[in-house]
Amino acid sequence: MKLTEFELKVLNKLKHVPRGRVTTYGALARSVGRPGAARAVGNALNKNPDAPITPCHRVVYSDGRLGGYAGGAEKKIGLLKGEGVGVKNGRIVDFKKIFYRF
DNA sequence: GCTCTGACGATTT
DNA sequence: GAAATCGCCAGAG
Repeated sequence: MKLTEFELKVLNKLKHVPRGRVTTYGALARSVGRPGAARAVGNALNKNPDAPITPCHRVVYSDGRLGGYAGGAEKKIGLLKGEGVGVKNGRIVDFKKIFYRF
């Protein structure tokens, strides 16, 4: 699995996100030094070489909406709820409170 | 090197 | 508050 430096940095940063917390694509993009590259970040997560290791399910929209997931939206919701993250109508409950800032 | 695509984001109506 | 629009960056062909 060959990944670019950008993708590797994104995945690595994502691993630093603690359990029960969520982050956004934009914040993740900033953490790797590419503000505004939220889309590219999403593309990188989509490859998701190590699904269980990399908590890609903890990445959501800046609005607090879930966004997407390679394994399916339902799967993402289940994982989040399993960590204590409330999900209501495809939206994160208390998103601002559990938002992880790098 | 150009063009298209996509798990986004902020602005506007 | 919801929906539509435009702009954004990194890969793949």
